[in-house]
Amino acid sequence: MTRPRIPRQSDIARLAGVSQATVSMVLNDRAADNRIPESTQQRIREAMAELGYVPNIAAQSLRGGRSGLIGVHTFERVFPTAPDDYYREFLNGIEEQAVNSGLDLVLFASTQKPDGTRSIYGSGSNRMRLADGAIILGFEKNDDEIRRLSDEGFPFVFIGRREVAGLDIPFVTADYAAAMGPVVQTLVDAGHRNVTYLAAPLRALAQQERLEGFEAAIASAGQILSHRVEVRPESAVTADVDQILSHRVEVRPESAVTADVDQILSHRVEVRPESAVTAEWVNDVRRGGSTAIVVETFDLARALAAALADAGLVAPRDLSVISLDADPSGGGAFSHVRVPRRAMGRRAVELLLAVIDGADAPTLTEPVHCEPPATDTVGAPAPAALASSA
Amino acid sequence: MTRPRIPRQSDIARLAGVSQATVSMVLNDRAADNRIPESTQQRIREAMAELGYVPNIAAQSLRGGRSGLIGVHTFERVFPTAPDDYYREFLNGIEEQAVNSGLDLVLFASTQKPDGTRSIYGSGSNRMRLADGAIILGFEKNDDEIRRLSDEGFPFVFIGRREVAGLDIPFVTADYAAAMGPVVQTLVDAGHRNVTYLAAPLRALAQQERLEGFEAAIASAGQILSHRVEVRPESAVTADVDQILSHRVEVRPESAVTADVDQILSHRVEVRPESAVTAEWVNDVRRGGSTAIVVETFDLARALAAALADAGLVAPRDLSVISLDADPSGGGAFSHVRVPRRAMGRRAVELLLAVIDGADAPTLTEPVHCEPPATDTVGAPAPAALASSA
DNA sequence: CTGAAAGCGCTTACAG
DNA sequence: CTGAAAGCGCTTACAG
Repeated sequence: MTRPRIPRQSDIARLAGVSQATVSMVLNDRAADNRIPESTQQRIREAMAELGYVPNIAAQSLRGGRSGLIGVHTFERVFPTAPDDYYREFLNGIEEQAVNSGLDLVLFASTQKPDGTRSIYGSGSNRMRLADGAIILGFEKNDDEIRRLSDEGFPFVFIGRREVAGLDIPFVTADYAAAMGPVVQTLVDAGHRNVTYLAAPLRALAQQERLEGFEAAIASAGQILSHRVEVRPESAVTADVDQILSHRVEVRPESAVTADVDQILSHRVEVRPESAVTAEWVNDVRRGGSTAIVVETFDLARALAAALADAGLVAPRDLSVISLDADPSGGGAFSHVRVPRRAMGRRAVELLLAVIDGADAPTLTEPVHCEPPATDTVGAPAPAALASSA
Repeated sequence: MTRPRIPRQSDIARLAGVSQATVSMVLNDRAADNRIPESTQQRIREAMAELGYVPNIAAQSLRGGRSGLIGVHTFERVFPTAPDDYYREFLNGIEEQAVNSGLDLVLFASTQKPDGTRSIYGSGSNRMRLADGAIILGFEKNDDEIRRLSDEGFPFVFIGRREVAGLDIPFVTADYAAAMGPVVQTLVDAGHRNVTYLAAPLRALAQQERLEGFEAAIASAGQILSHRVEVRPESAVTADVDQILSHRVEVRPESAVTADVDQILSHRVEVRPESAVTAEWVNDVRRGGSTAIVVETFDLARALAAALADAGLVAPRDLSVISLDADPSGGGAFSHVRVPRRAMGRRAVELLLAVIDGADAPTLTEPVHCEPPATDTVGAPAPAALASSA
């Protein structure tokens, strides 16, 4: 089967008896500007239909500059292997907004290096420039690459707060700090005065925001509250993260613990292994006087749910729990704050489009609102946790 | 911040003191053919690195070269909203192989029309031509668009068997028919003689293959087996699907049912509403003499698991069950055949690459092997199902 | 009102 | 061994 040649503007022009440029005008609705008579336009449109004309995108974007392609770059796989992937909802939102804006998405798979990590310049050249701009996701720190990208003037935005010294990086983030207000208020209103904050190892600035927001909320709640901060490290912790971590440890030193109970605010940072969210740990928390747990991530929440079950405890009867993130599976055992990932994905596309159009990016960075938690697993403080579960 | 101009080949040429054409040669590994001395090549490569040169894809593909872009087109959303999405594993495989081949992926979101459906030509132009070729996924029948794509000579492959009259469409499929052998053998070996095949509404040719493979396997098992085929329609059933359905009904008419039990092979097609996989239905199946159920899809399997629980039944104690598809969540209540979606995704990229290179596509179409089921939920036939559960 | 022409950045014969 | 030139299909001033 010989491949029939694809019609181009000049074919239409010939058929309609006009010049190729005129065809282009009609096609781009510039006909009015150039006062092309309706009858001519009609003839051209008929010719287009007859020949099944379709513009050649490559030519259009070569000529016009824009490719209509938005890049998506992650420093990890784009398509999640696990069904409960963290990125999924972001990508949903990105796709949604891309559809709205008539844009296509390029997933940069070619940027993956042999060792499995992804690097923008690893292959020597920045394939990203193929797109009009890019949305970057992921925890990995790649300051050098980000800086270079920025130096090149390539438009990009981050999902998740990103800070690189000397650069104004546009990013989309959720208003984590503000979301902590209702969380704390909910607990305080229910009568809790001693709350444990169970945190994942620090990988992202958002986590710091949450924790600081939590602490600020407690302070402004003006209640006599004591809370412990549990940080659960993973083997994935990098040197950079450790710095953040030790910074936090410094701010809230272990020595502050003793005076704990009677202070208005006190903190405690514990570093424990991943498997440390156990029935025993939960019992320890209760024995320590906490009547509620605020759990940072959905996977920690899962571990906590299992630990509660193991300990024969039920929320909120024995312990109130609020998760700061919904379980992507749609289930999730606890009342939770909803991080608006979908909306963040959509916003990232909008922001990127603005950046591409030369907008002053950082002024557009406004956090997306988080929905406050339901109160299903928040109740009155359980009477003093007496027994061990052994 | 003024955006620095993006370097092009002529910039490199100037810096390296050669002509722009020479840069192009080196870039495309045509240097050897043209006996460009290594020293010159070196100089050019250094200049490219210094300027951070990246080819302009639009220009390359306008010129007729490759863009290194593989399109992915679905007639539905690409990024699944539900965590247990059917496409996910295909996409995993596609991404995996794209990485291996140093290709990037374009997700055609711009093809979505206002009504939410996606159409290649709906927006007037075939944006797909931006990519070197495309992988198409999805159930939707779009014969006209497929035909047009083919007429244009655009390279594409399908995941899932696709047949359009007069066209040789390359597709990747799993060897469903062959997979049915072990399924039937497993059941027969365990002593089952009466099996119900619970099918989803027919949307894809693969389903037909499975069912026919199942029947062929039963025939060749040479056992006295009777089985019923249950077809569960959804509201999504289209006119086309109905045709397939009624075809099947015709082949296995209701009237063949009565002589059922003593015949070597008999069939029964039942059309029932979606919610029909209930405890009551399971009991009916057992009362009807079936000691095993072969369930076609993971969502039907979920419904069946719930129905069994409702009926207070346990597999394989009361009923043996084999699912013909693994649950994407990774769980799944029953022994199942593993449809090798990941491998199919990988294969699709390989096949597409071959098609782009002008290979004779259909000869490459060889089904991917399915892993046989485990036997956890297959046991000896339960003693005659006596009581109802009411 | 319409057409001729330049040029987007590349690749590929072709001519030296 | 290297360069000049054509041309991929388009858009956009610009000149009539």
